[in-house]
Amino acid sequence: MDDFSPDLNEYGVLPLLAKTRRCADVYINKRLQLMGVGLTLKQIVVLKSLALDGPLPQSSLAFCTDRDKASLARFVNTLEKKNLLARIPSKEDKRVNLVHLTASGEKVFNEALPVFKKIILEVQEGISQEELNQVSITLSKLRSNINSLKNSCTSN
Amino acid sequence: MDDFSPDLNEYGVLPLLAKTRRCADVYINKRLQLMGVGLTLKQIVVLKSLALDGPLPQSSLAFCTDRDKASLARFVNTLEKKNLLARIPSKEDKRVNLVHLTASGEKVFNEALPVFKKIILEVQEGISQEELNQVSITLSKLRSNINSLKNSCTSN
DNA sequence: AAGCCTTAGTTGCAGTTGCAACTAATTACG
DNA sequence: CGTAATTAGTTGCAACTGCAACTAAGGCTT
Repeated sequence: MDDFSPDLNEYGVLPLLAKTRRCADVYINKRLQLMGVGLTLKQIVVLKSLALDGPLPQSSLAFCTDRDKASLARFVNTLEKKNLLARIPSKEDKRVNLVHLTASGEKVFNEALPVFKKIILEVQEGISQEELNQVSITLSKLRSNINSLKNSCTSN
Repeated sequence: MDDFSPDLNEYGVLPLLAKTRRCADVYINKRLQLMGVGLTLKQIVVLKSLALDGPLPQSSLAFCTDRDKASLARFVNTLEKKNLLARIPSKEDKRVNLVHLTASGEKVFNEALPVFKKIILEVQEGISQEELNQVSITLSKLRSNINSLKNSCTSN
């Protein structure tokens, strides 16, 4: 059974993108669970942002993961219930919640990290750094195109 | 506001993949709706498969879109309610439903197609065919890696 | 032919998503 | 100043997703 013609010229890369992402997402989450990591791919990505860039407002997290603010708020809820992160009301701006890693969150993240990296290496086996960089560049262009188009729509 | 470091070496392309896909998905669906096309990106992709490769069993559709069979069944339900496609029980194998486009489905799809292609061109503006092909190749490698890993897991 | 294993599809379920509508706080402008 | 517009976050809602459990049908081994 094969792929039913990628047909890049006509339909673009988006179908393949969706397919690959779904495939990778399901596999990696299953694998993480199997290895005893109590985090999903998405959770790891967000925890990473928080670990690297300190406490961040929810709006920043929503922006940098391209996710609806409502969705992100609920995402934070579930990790908050697990005591992996917490909201601190900002003193400069009373509307803002600064999201930060708890001690427990940091611990869980640091334990998850090597396992996660190992899985990523497996999955990207045989794909050169060059290729990965190229994909990264092209996808960024795509995103940047879409964001310009979005803005030009709303401003009309 | 920027991107919080892509960090390809450590975390792989998957986070960017997810982000880009979500971004593209939302934008394109919004745009399709705005242009009066009564179909979403995913729906167009499935209708395309059916238009090109004739009636297909649900299992094939699930496989070629890397989607759970349950999810696909319900997906077919909604398009069936809209009279865009229909299930015909296969005569060779009584378990199988062959999914095929209805006349109305074909019509809607053919009307949607030029609009969709136009949107794709906009979104991929400034990205060379070369680059798109490269992305396609790399993502296919990824998927193929994952599928091998999946199989080697279940066989253990 | 009988029993076991696999495969196609459906249904219940819990979790996640985006959108719209809302509140509260902040900023811009007259 | 004070009113209008913007921004951060929450909640209700409908839609979608994958998983597990199930039924029905087909294939395989003996």
